[in-house]
Amino acid sequence: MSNNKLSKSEEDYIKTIFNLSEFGNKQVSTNSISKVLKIEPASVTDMVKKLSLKKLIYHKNYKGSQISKSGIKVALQIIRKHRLWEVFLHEKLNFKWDKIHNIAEELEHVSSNKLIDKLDDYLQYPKIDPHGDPIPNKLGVIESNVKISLSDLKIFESGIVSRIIKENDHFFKLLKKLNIQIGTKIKVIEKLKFDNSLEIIIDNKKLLISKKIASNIKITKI
Amino acid sequence: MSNNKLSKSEEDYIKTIFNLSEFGNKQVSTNSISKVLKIEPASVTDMVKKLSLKKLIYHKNYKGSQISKSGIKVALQIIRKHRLWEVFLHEKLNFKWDKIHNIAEELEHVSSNKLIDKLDDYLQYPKIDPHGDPIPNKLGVIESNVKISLSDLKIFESGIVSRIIKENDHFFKLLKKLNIQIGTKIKVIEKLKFDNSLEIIIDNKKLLISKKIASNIKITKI
DNA sequence: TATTAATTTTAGGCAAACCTAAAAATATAA
DNA sequence: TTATATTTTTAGGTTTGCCTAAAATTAATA
Repeated sequence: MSNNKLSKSEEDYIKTIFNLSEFGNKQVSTNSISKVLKIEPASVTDMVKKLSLKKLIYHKNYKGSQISKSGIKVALQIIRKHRLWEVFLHEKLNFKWDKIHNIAEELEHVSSNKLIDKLDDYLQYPKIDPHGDPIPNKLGVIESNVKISLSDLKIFESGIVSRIIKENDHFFKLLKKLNIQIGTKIKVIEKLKFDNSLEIIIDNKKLLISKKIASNIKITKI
Repeated sequence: MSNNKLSKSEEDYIKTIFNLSEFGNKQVSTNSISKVLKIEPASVTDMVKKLSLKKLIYHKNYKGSQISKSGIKVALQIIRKHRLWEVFLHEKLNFKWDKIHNIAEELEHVSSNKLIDKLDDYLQYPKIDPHGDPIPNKLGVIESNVKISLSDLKIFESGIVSRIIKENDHFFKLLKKLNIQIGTKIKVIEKLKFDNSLEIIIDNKKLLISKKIASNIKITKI
């Protein structure tokens, strides 16, 4: 229902508010938006009022902001663009996964829907981006049971083990020792800069596993 | 030598001034810029003064603008981006050639140089874009002897016939009749909307040839 | 609960990039 | 060459998206 094209700034705000809101359920404080976007709270208030007039969010003075249905719709399309461009940068242009975010941040504001649909087609409708985040489809729907590598989980994210890639006895024995099997719930609490090892929690016990181990375990995000 | 990143607007002005200047040789009037960009002359004056301060152009009141060395450098990089994106849109995403311009117009302002170099590599260093326009390389150098189809020449452009694609007697006879051979100078003066036929001039004589004939003749732009 | 601290908003300003209207300079035509 | 037309610039104004400083509100703590 939103008639006019949004500015780059407006899009950035909407995306940020959506990301902070946990799928639209939570109130988002002016300060938190300010911190993410590195824009002073007073300016955030201005914009939040503007977005409220456009019905993309609900805002009451001193009470924070909540994203609306149409706001979510807009946010999902921006996120879709961002993540599709990330796939392109990573898979086609061979950018390292840690270099793609900033470039995608610019590309996501290119407006043509035709472009993004053709890109989607060209990339063969990927379901997740190189960081393991799911890509909303044309309609904004995020497929929920997407499997990703445990190594692609981000800090403080959790998942259920759904598949073991490497199929050899050595690896199976190792997993048994670690108490990891299909259905096990795993939470990542740290990623070591040193060698990308993951610190994870299983049954309230912390343990450390190498990147290689983690990348051979597929999980479903929860 | 230019320290700061240019805004989208500044880039649009520089590109326009470059395009109107015939490779930096001609003075460009405020009005002509105004017409291309569809921005009022008064606003053009503002921007022209600003670009002049940044030494991207030379401007004297009431005397028009001339693009500087560094301005040309900037312009060529923008044009490089534009045309590389056009190749991508056409070749990889299968956009029709007449749909790509507007999208490339947005993409050309994405700032990462790394991005454009990787794109260039991915596209295997194309020399011309889908419209037949040459693509400057990383250093801004335009390879001069690029061969394109006669059908890709634009109105009022000229070229020298350098190759005949279709090699059969029928076609050779036709060309002989039309006085076209390797080395012949041809100028395009009209492209018919009706069936894309080209009106061309050879030896001061006007004649009409079909799109199909034209696309089987390669020329070197002059 | 009263005071202090933190958050959020209001008020007033600024720069970028546009605008209109009017003045100045240049070009064209009588 | 003078009058008229066109081009360009100046002057002043607007909108967008940001800023700082101060006021208002809400939250935390003594």
